[in-house]
Parts: sequence; C-alpha cells; structure tokens
Amino acid sequence: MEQQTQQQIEDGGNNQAAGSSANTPIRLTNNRWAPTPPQLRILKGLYYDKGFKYPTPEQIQEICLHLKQYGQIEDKNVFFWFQNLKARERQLMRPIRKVRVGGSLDLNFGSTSSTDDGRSIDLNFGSTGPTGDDGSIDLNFGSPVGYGVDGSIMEQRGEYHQEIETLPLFPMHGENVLGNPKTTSEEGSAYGWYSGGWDDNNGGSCISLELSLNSSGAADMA
Amino acid sequence: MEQQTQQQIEDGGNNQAAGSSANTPIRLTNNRWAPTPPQLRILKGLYYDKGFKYPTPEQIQEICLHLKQYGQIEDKNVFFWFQNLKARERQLMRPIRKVRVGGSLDLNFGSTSSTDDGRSIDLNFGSTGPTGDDGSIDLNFGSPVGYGVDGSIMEQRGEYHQEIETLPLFPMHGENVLGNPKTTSEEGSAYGWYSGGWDDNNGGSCISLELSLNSSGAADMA
DNA sequence: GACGTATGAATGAATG
DNA sequence: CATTCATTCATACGTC
Repeated sequence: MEQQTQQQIEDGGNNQAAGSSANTPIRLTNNRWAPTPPQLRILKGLYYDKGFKYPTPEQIQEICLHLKQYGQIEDKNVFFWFQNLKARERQLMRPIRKVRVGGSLDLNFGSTSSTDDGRSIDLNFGSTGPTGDDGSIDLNFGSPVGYGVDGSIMEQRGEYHQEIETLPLFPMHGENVLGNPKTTSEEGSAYGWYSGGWDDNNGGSCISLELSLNSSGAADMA
Repeated sequence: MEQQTQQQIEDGGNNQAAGSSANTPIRLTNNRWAPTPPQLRILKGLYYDKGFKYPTPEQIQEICLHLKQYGQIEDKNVFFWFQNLKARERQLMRPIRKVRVGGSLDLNFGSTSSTDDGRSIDLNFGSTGPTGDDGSIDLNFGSPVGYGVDGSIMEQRGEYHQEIETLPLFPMHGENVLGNPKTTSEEGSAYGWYSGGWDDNNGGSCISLELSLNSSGAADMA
C-alpha cells in the first residue's frame, strides 16, 4: 500500500549524533534512536560475550554513559535494546509446538487465477461451509479446488474451527478491539514469536562489519 | 541491529517449494519471500474476510504449515505478512497528522560542555587500549576498526577522543536523562522502572516541524 | 536507466 | 516478560 516516501541512502553508516556542524539536518524521522556500529558492537559484546542479559538499572546507566561516546543515546535505549534482544531471542527459538495438523485450518480454495490485487476479487468465501466452530483458523473459502500449484492439492478438510469472533475489520488505533484469545492459558503456552534472529548473526566478538566504500562510495547501483 | 547492511537470506536460497506449474514466479528472485497466488489468497481471505488480524503464534504456525503446500514459506513470513498488512492499513487511515507548529522551538545546538559526558572511559573494544576497569562493566571485546560517532568508519583503532556530547536533536523531553539522580533509589528491584520518565509529552511543544526537509536552507543554524 | 511504488523484513518503542 | 505498534530500510518491479 502506501508507503511513506522513504529517504534512503544517507550515509554509509548512520547519523544520529549529528548536529556536528553544518550538516545532517536531523531528519525528523530520526526520532528513533539507532545504535551506531560501535554502540552495537559493545552492546552485543555485553549480551553475547558476557551474557549480560539482565543488566540492572545501574549497569544500564553505566553502559549508556559509555556508549555516549559513540553517539547520542539514553538509558532507555539501552534498556529497550536489552529487552528486545532478550524477547526476540527467546521468542525466536521456540517452535516447540506440537503441530496439530489434524483438525485445524483448511485451505480449500484456489480460484481467481488472475491478479491478486485489491479485495475486489471473488472472495466469496463461506461457500462450502461457513464453518464457524471453534478451535483454529478456518480458511475455508468457497471455490473448488482449482489448480494446484504443483498438483498437490491435499484436500485436507476436516473440521473447521473458528474462534475469531466478529472482530471489526479495522481496529483503529484504539486497541485490540477484539479480546482475541491471546492469553489463552494453555498448557505449554510458551508463545513463540518471531522477530529478529532469523538474521542476526554471530554474537560475540565477531561482528560482520563491512567497510565498504570509503570515499565517494556509490559503488553499487541498480 | 540495523538492517541496513544486513539484509540476510532468510530461507537460505530455496523459495519455491512446490509451485512450478503454471504460475510460480511471483518474485523468483530468491531473496525475500513472496507469497504465491494461492498463499496470498489464503492470507487475504483470513485477513479481510475473517478479520483475522491477530494470529497467535500457534495460528501462525498452522497457517504457515498449510501454506507450505503452495510454496516455500516460513512462520516469520506469515508473521510479517500480518504485521505489515495491519500496519499499512492503519497507516493508511491515519493521515491525521496535525501539523501544528505552534511553538518556538529553540534548538540550542552547539552547546559546548564537551567533556561533560565523555568521561573518556576506555571502551576500547578490542582496541589496544587496556581499558583499565574502574569498577565498571567490562566492555572489552575485540573489534577491528573503529567508527566515528557518525558511523563513518574511521580507523582510529586505539583511541578515539570525541566529545560528542549529547547534543539534543530537538527539544524533546529534556528531563532527567542527563546526570539526573534518577536511580538514586534502589535498583535491581523490578524491571518496571522506566515508565513515564522518558515519556516526553511536551506539554505543548509538539514540534513537528516538517519543513526543514531539504528546503535548501542551512539546517544547522548552529 | 532512473524513479516511484509495493511490500518484505528489521527493530526501536511502548503497553499490559 | 509477552505482545503489539510504529517507522524505517531494502529491494523487486513496473513505468516513463
């Protein structure tokens, strides 16, 4: 959809300390802190190398103080950084969920072989069965099994479950209007979220810092 | 972790698992995942038709699992897909950007103070500097090059004497982030600290000056 | 081929 | 500590 005119290609690294002298007008989009390479290195070092995952407020302050040498940074940045890293790391590795394939969603559709833009397509779901049970997602839309991308159409329709109440299409900025069963205290629970980590990389002292172009860079192009 | 120079390869190379009959290539460039028509249909169906916008990790897994029939896909893809769709839609109907600029913001750049914050502590990661710990956290790792505050790679490995000084980017919450005795209280209690401290909320100085963007004007005004 | 747009991916910032 | 929001980066692609 609409994406805000993104401003790219600023400089090789980043720019936040900024205000140096007569440049880096500090884009307003720069409200968000971003660790400078050195800062990142230090943080990672602490986290991975030292296993500093639970820094105390004092330590956070100290770290922050030290990190200030490399750019503007506040305590909260450090705090959040650790929080996020921890959270993501944990939530990243946690696919230990029993794949209850039996009786879950059922993807039974495959029409509209045309473009896929807009919802104006024949999204006439609920053809074969509005389902409306409880349990899992139900992707039961109308349309017969048209073509299988690869022929494997696995019509594994079994029982449809649904629990998604009639949640509004647009939850506005208010809040999650729906009381979605997120906190369904199920055994095992252990939510596994996704975020960072699929990429990331080594932790420790080996940071893949690339010192690409030095002066008039722009060595690559499309 | 900036994704600036780390666009990784999510799945490792393979992108289409099965689809290879009539229409697979959505974005065959094995870089980032791209939903195959069937996948997209299903996802959209869930999102628009069912209003399924807040899938739980489990549901994501299920969806992903089923979507695999139509092509390579990972949990994170589903996760991101939903996240993005939600975000974009929200962003769409939220141009309520009040451009209120009332307020004489005074960016007092060029403050001075210099060594005010830079305690010239040796954070030399891997630098030659032994960084004599003064009872602080040991941030000694190993790092090749050094970076300038602005991120520019400055091979000053060994020592970097900078006095970047906080240098506020804009009149944001200039409260108790500096040498304030905020944590004078107990520490290590709970992680509930940090709440409302950096919440800014300028009582009315919602500076959103979005005019100093590339307007060919000396943006520094130091 | 540059440019604009659409969208996947990443992560900082919050909130509960 | 779990989950979500918001913003931005990066890139594929269509278009001029």
